[in-house]
Amino acid sequence: MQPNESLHLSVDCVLFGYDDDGLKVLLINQKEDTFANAQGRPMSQLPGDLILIDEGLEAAADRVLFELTQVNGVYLKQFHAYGDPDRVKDHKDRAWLRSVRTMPDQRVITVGYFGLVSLHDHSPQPASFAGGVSWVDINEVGPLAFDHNSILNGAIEALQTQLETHHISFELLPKKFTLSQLQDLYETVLDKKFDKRNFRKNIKKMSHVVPLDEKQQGVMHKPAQLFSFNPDQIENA
Amino acid sequence: MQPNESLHLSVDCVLFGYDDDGLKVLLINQKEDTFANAQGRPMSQLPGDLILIDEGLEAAADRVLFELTQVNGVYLKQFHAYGDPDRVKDHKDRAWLRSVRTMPDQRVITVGYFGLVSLHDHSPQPASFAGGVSWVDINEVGPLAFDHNSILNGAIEALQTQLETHHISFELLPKKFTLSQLQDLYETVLDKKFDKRNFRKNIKKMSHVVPLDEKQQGVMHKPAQLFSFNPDQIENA
DNA sequence: CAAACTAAGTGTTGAAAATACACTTTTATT
DNA sequence: AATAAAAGTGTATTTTCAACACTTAGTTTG
Repeated sequence: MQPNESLHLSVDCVLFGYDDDGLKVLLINQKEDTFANAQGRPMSQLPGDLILIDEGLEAAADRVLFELTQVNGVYLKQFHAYGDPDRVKDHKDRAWLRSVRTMPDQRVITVGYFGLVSLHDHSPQPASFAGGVSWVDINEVGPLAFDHNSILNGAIEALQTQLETHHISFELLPKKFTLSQLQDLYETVLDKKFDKRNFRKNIKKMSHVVPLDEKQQGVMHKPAQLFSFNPDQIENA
Repeated sequence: MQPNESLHLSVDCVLFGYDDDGLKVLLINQKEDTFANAQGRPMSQLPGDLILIDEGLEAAADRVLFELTQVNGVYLKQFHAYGDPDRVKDHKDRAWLRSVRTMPDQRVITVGYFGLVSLHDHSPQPASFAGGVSWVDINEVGPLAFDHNSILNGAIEALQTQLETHHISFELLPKKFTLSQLQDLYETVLDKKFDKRNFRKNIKKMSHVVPLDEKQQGVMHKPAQLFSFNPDQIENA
């Protein structure tokens, strides 16, 4: 029973964003000049960093996401811890680690958090030391640093499960939305089609989806009725 | 972005066991004489310990469970990480920690694993340095050390979800079982009643539950047909 | 201002799944 | 032979799910 000296813990955040164009994930790019004298190439990765010594896990996730992307006030939910001893030891990741960590060879266990936002409500900005921040379509994510591809897959599964069981879609749409937008969201996240009439029947059973006295404007077809979640919090024209 | 020096990581195992008498959880007792010169009192806790520096999380869970209870070969599934900075700082837990840890004041984050066994298939034995090991009825668990009561609750929820979605009951019964035993297991774990005929109809749909050419013996009523899971692996009289 | 375009919106029917419910059978015991 | 105790079994009803096509409201174009 020896102490595990010098073992590190991080959080990684998988932030999903949705707009008419599909489901995106927020990635950061490792800074180019970090690699000036190294043999590595900059890669994309999930926003994540070590936790502070007296900080809770949720607090760390909130802080790290904010520090790296300026995104704030998002509800993040833990979904899995990743602890393969070699998860940060891959050759491709060493150069970058050496540049940003005081102890680049230490083992790092990470706890994954995922969150949901409407793309319109947040404008991520890179941290000063980061190379860039971008929303990447979920189907166009290339190879990521470390084991971040499998973390991302774990997050997608968690998102799908939660959408089906807890109907957490309200984080992913603007305050006022049409039922077609809601259906499109479900179809995108769960990757399957729904029948329009049956879908609407089901939505009508959900008491937290309420119709507004307002219609869509500026579209060249019959304007749709607007809906919102949780009437109390929305100011109703 | 400072390194989180001297932060520790542990695993805690919630092992569920089932017999005719109900659902149990495996707890260990802190050793009495550990408290000889201290002001603490021995408490029960989940089997858990620090992970080794180059050990995977699953491997650590397997090892820790075996070292503390001699229980081996159980499939353990991760369900949640607990990282409150104060989770091991409670007064009641300090005396014990001082006695078993070289660095008793360090923060410890823990990853919870749960598993399932048939009570008949395992005979836990305490480790030399532990005070005892026992199966405790899930409804009679008293106050545990640290935050182990909330870890246990998290595990129960995970168990219920998994039983409903993945039908993992086969870990919890002897190799040959009756449908009444299976129903009782579902009722115990999910804490609700099922109709006998409807329950049996549903079981018949599950291809991994197969009838044996064998009946219950020595009961003073109509003997029940025995069933088993996964025909391939069971030698069929 | 009429015609054409576009997505919104709306009900019914049949199939499948879930629920509710009570008596007969088999063995061990006395 | 009678009794006790849990095993085992079928049907009718309700509820849920799945499939399916036309009309409506507003915008644009000629």
